[in-house]
Amino acid sequence: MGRAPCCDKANVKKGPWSPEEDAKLKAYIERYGTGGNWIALPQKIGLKRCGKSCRLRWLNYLRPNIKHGGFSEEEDRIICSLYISIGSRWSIIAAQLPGRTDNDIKNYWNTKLKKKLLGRHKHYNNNIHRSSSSNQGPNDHHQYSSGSASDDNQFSMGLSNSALERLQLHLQLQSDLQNPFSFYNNPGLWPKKIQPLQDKMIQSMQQAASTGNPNLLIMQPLLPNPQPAQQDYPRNFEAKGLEVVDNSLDGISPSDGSVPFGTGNGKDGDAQPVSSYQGQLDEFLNDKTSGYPQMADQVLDCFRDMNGAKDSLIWWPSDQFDAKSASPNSWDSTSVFQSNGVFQDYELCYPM
DNA sequence: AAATAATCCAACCGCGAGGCA
DNA sequence: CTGCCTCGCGGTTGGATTATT
Repeated sequence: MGRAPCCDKANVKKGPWSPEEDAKLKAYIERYGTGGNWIALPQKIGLKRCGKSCRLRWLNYLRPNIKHGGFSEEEDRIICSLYISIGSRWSIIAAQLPGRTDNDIKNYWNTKLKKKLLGRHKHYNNNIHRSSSSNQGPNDHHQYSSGSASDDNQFSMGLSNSALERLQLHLQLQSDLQNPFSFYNNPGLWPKKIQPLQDKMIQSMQQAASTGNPNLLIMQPLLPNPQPAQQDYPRNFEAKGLEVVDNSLDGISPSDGSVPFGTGNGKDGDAQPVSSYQGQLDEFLNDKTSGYPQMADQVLDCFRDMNGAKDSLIWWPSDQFDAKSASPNSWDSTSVFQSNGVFQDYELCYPM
């Protein structure tokens, strides 16, 4: 027994929107707003469309100040950084890029940015790229599904493809860290949100040192050479009292079907020690059949650094990162990563 | 020039969360 | 508390377009 459909599928039009439909929807919403009910909207307007379809069309195309294509280098950097930090939380990433929609960013990532980035480490990622593309067209699917099953299996040892991609990108960033102009080495590019946390970080380190309580320590999981607290890199840190937490790899899913990071009881907001994932990581990294010894070695180095901190490591879901409130789709005041690289309050100023 | 493959991207789908009666 | 309903999100699809052979 499935869920009840949101609309009468037989009587709704699907597929591309016509200019007339666009005009109707745009005119109505600009004049009356959505009325807080997308499902009822198409009937009011006289559109034979599903409410969800109307919502999507408005959010992705008709809404004012929407930008399409022409992603800048700065936007590329932000998307990459956030993807590595929080994974495929496209709505959160979109919230940092004014005028961009989650769908646009998702498509851009899947079709261009990912390839551009991973292409820099081609010898590591050929198979990952194939097996992980969530945006395969029909042709892509048919081509890769027939002959690459064993290749795919090499990467299905408990780590999701998304997580593997992010690990790869971490490797990339390690080399970027050597670059004095990189995002990670330039505090001026970091979110303003991070900066007020620095004091708390320092406090927590001091307190951890004075009390000997490792739970108060700030962890530095993936940097090969941990930076001083003030040079911390721009992940989504959140201060909970004196705890400073990170969600850097919360997209890694256990192979046994248990709950991934940050979703201990199915609800985001839980914090889980990373140590429960060490087994599968070891299994993956030690597997000699993977055919990717170089990658394994480098990844292992990363996680050796993590091991030292794992007992004091708390993973925090990115929802704590203003996920809901920052959604551009809510048309609320949001925090936006401006082109100068600093979080700023952002108001769409659109009357609804 | 035609056929085929690869890529792009708008739109759809299903699920989880949250509000409300 | 429960169930219904809507919203918002991320994953996926498939037609259109572009590139390659």
